[in-house]
Amino acid sequence: MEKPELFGICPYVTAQKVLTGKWSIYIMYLLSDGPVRFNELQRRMPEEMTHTTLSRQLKVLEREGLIVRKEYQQIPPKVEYSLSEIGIKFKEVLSVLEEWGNEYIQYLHTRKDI
Amino acid sequence: MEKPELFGICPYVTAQKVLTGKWSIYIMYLLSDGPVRFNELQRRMPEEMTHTTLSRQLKVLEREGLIVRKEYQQIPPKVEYSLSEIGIKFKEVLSVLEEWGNEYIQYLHTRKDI
DNA sequence: CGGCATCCGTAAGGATACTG
DNA sequence: CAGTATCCTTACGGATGCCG
Repeated sequence: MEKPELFGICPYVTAQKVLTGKWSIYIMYLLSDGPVRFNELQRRMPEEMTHTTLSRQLKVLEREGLIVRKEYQQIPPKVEYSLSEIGIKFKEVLSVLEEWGNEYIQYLHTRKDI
Repeated sequence: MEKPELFGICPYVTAQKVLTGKWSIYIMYLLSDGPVRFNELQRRMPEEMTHTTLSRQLKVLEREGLIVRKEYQQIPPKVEYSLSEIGIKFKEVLSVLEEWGNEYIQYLHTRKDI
């Protein structure tokens, strides 16, 4: 028999889908201190990436409801991205993730292999 | 100028890489209560998946040091997977992720679109 | 400045079959 | 029971170029 679709039911399955994007976590982190403009965001990303790629990632996060896109009607254009309400709640995850990430980095140093 | 490689330096970049696997979070969750055998793991996965796929995911997590594979030398074979030390620490992340995931699911219900 | 349309290459996941 | 080897397919990210 088929297993039921668990997206929107199981918190782990749901969270996993949101986090699979290659840059989602880092973008959320960059926005956690307040609104950031598009180009500024691109500059702060950990790897060089084309604006096309960043644009797509932002679109996904916006569609998922995690971030908010605010467009100022002016020339030259100005667009700011910030965390939505549910995005702000995600900051708790970021905090714990940061802590664990650092511990994991420590762990990596203790390994002889690889 | 080139940006430096941040894996193993930045906790977010590092954590992101670990979590990109399509099933990593859920596997970690399934193992968080103690060792689980291979087939049992497969049965409990949220979607039908071939053992080939599961096997690969487990291999990745094992190589990353998050889980431990214990093989009992017997016929028929018996293999148990469990969380490593750093994997156990990840349970804190799982806990916060679960909480947020549920809030996100609530949020999804409030949306009219999609 | 902040996009979108398009094309392309790669890596990851899935299906199938064989093994100790 | 718990894999590995192989092939196939798809989705995603990256590169390039055009636009308001």
